[in-house]
Amino acid sequence: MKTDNSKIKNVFKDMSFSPKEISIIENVFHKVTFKKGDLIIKVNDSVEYQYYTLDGCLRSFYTDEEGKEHTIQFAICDWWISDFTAFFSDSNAILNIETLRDSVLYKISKEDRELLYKEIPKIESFFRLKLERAFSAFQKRILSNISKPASERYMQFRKTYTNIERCVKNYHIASYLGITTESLSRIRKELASK
Amino acid sequence: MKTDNSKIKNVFKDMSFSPKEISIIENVFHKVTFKKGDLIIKVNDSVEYQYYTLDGCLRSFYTDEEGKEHTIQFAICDWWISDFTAFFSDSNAILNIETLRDSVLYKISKEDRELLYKEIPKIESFFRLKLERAFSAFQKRILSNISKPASERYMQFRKTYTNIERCVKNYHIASYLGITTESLSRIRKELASK
DNA sequence: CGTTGGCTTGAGAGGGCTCAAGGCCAGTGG
DNA sequence: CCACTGGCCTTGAGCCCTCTCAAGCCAACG
Repeated sequence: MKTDNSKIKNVFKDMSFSPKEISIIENVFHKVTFKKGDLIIKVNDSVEYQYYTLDGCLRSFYTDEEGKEHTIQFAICDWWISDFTAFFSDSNAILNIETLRDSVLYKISKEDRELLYKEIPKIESFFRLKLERAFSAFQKRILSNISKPASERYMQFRKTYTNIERCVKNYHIASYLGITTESLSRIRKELASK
Repeated sequence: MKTDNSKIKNVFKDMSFSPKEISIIENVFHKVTFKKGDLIIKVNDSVEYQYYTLDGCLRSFYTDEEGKEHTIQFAICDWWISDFTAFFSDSNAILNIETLRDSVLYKISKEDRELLYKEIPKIESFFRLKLERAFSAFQKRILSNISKPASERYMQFRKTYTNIERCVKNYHIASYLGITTESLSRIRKELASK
């Protein structure tokens, strides 16, 4: 069974592959589609896959003891998403991942990723680079969480993630920045008045 | 020129190597010692190395526009430290790294790490695993930054990093948690009264 | 045209900040 | 052996940012 993988080359867009390699890749990436509002990973699920976003918008979030949601990550076109902590450590999901609009994803399983590493070693470097960048991005976020007021974090978010801002609700952004929707609303009002 | 690498096996402590592999490893790890208070990486340096802590205590920190320091990471025995953002992306350091006590480290250069990957492939998996764990730890820290009050973050820090707490000053911990020394002091008082 | 979801606004409370002062060592030199 | 010093931690007072809780607004939609 073969899914339509016509856009599979987007996943590794700066890399070139032999026909044989492409067929290997096509065999491990599977296209999946979701409706807006679907939970593609739920807390406590085992996490078999990581997902590449071909189209749509998603978020991963943590729900705390009081039922409040805290957004870890957004994903739009060309971003990867999963509960990576669970995915990496073979433990159960601590995050939920929901689609914020109808979305088309490629999924690849942990085992198939290892297989890819063996068959096409440069793909291991590719994923390592992705991880290194994600690590740096997280560090930057920690830094701004502990050193900058909410208004600056919001401005930085707008600048850095303009495309994402267009797809998501303000309360999603608030839960990403670690503030309430009310506070975000007041910050926006303040910024607009300048 | 050969440094004393008698404890090199600690670095990869659950792995086993052939004599030939050990000699490869010994050739790329170099022991370096620092006095308390030394800056082993300074802002704007090019970052050639990552460091394995054999003994001692270090911290990496960011200094903001107002001159305030924000601790990103501590390192004691068996931890790795560097300005990884700079190290990974071949850019200049945005962090300082200082020794909080006399310290003995192994350093390995970026090039030598690549070389190791080629010669001993399982070491690439080893470093990938380290990076995955560090990524998860950062995610956890982001989560607690945006969802928990300082007192809880402090308690969590004490529980998780008991060994580190013993080596560092309270104002280092405060700068790691993202609060002032005064606030930390009050939190400690509060906790002690229970 | 009422309901619902998302955003805004207001009032009051609280956690953490700033600034300023004081206390407690450990180390050092007379 | 003691006074002094500097580094570190604590305490206090006042303020500000963000939170909570509550209400109101508006556009979309069945």
